[in-house]
Amino acid sequence: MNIDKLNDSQRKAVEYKGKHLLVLAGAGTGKTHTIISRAAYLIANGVDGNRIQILSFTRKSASEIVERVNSMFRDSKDAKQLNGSTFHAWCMNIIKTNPRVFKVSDYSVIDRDDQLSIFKLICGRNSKIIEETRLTAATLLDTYSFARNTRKNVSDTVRLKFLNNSSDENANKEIERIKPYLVSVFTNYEAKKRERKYLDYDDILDVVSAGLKNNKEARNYITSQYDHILVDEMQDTNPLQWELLSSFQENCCLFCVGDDAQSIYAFRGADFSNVHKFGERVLDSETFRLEDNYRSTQEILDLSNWLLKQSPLNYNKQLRATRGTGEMPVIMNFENEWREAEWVSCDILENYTKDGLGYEDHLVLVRSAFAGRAVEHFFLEKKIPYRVFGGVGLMASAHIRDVASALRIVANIFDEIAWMRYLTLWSKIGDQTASKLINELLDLSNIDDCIELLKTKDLKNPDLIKTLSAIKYFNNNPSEAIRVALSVMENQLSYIYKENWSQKRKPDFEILIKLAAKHSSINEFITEYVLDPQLNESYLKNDEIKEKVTISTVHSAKGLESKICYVINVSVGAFPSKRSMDEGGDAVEEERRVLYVALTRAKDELYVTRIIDTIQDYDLSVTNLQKQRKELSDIDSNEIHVSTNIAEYIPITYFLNELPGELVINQISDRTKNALSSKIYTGAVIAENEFGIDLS
DNA sequence: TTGCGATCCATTTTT
DNA sequence: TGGATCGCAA
Repeated sequence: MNIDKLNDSQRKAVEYKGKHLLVLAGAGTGKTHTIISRAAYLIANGVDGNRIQILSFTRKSASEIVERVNSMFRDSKDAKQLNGSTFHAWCMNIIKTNPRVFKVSDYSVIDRDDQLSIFKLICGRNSKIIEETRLTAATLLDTYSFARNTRKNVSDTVRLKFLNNSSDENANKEIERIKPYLVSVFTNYEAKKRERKYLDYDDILDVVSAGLKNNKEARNYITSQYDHILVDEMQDTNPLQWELLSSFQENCCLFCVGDDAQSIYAFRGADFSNVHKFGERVLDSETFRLEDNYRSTQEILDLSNWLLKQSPLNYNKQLRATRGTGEMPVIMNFENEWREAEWVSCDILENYTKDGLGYEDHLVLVRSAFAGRAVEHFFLEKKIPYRVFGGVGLMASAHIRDVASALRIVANIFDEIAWMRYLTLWSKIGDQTASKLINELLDLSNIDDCIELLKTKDLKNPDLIKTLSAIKYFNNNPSEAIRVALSVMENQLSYIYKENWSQKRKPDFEILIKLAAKHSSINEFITEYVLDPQLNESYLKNDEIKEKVTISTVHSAKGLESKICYVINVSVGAFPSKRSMDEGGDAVEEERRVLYVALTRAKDELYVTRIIDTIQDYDLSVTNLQKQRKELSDIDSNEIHVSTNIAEYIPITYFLNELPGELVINQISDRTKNALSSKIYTGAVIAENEFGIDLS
């Protein structure tokens, strides 16, 4: 193995001989390289590949790590056995391989959409209370999941999420008021899950974690199957994941890599005290730091460092560029998102034709998946090839879920959500009819009985039954099952999606069929795609065309890097978002880290674009302060979330306020100048005597 | 009860 | 922009 490419601190970590290690690695300091080298080092020193488990946040990064380790050992079988997966996929695997410990191996995994359907069903019955508390099913679901991931009880969760963590009398009263409702919804939800044999994402971790914690024998048996657990993106782990990991402390060496400044998943319970408290919580552990940045030029890091330094939190981070200096980061100002997107696409095209850069050297980062649409529009128009990371994946699209629902029924006939979706898909069957049918169906014990029952009903469309019985024969060949289901359902689907069935939707199934071919049972395939709806499509499309610009949400961009990077819509009200300002300090700080992650993706050139309302906003220092005062008074007048600790954070209403001019080049085009100045009429005013009825 | 059309609505981030 | 929800006709 070649570890010459490691610097001293990296090498120290890679060759660590003690038990547990935390590596605090700033952006671009070779975090992934270190974890890959660690795995390779262990294997080269005789550790069995299958006794090493790499855990990461997305499957994309997990499989990339495994691949790169493999490529270092062309002919070693040890490396081939290396395990790499997400926490969820790993736990699912533990559940499946130890059915006698966990007793849930025949359950169906449900994703957020399915959870939401159940919550809606439960809330539907007492929607009046929803009006009083203004809690939607989606909010309730998020609250539930947050509580489970953070291991908090309902009261504390409500206090934290809705009451700014205040414990005064008003807050306590409010908790007393809404808690019974939450408790009843959550109880219903958990009962429903048990009844229908569902596991949601949180269950997967919880079941394993609780099993290991409470059953010493099982813990010993399972944890002794591994020698080393390598955790990537440690700052994104939540208390539940920590609980799970801590069960492995005794028998395994933990090697955790993370960066607190890149923690951007607090909204789903990530807690960077998993990083901060590592030393005190884990006996027999050490902490190393990596601070040399290999990715970016110093100018890009100066801007990133500056951003972090404005925070009231002390990240104690100052990245140093080993590459030296380069181009200054540029701030581009535009009058609206279309001009902004147009400029990005023109700039990329120019680089491509003039400077000989490839499309793949460009990365466009957006705050929300939604925000990329203007850019996509111009890419299509200018025929710039691109791929999108983040947001709603293929697997979440309606037509795929339709066909998947048929497969899910055959895999688990108690899957009420799947029945509901599948039955109502057909004409003349709505919620009412479907509910009645489902009531009867759920009493049956196998798919054949279900089909028989459906045959006795006077259903308008025989394809409904045909599809199910066709799939049944391909239980062990998911790919064929999809093909056959599609052919029977196509009439109905093309009717439902008449506008874009054959051009847009139908081709998606080719991908699905290809994906399914890797699996040997329907159930296995379903579980797989529920656990990872994103990656699969991306790696299939990946090798189709390498020459592509990447559009990504910042959250999906961890680990990505690019020569040229556009961070778009870094505007007032977007960074931080209004929403996070309402929520308070922690949310605002998380937004800051989101921007930090975005800025540190750039290797050579960084363009921060933003939309401004008036020509004055173009100025970096002065007018934004005025703007900030205005925002501040707006917040005060809303006064929904008045609390003491929010006050000290309020002055941070726009991250680029008071950005020192020497850190960036601030640019505006004449076109934008004109567009903005024409917004405000500064000419002569019509006098009163110039209009009115002619009295003569 | 279903299905269509119109209107309104809001719009983070993801395993 | 399109997604979800509401109201009305068949």
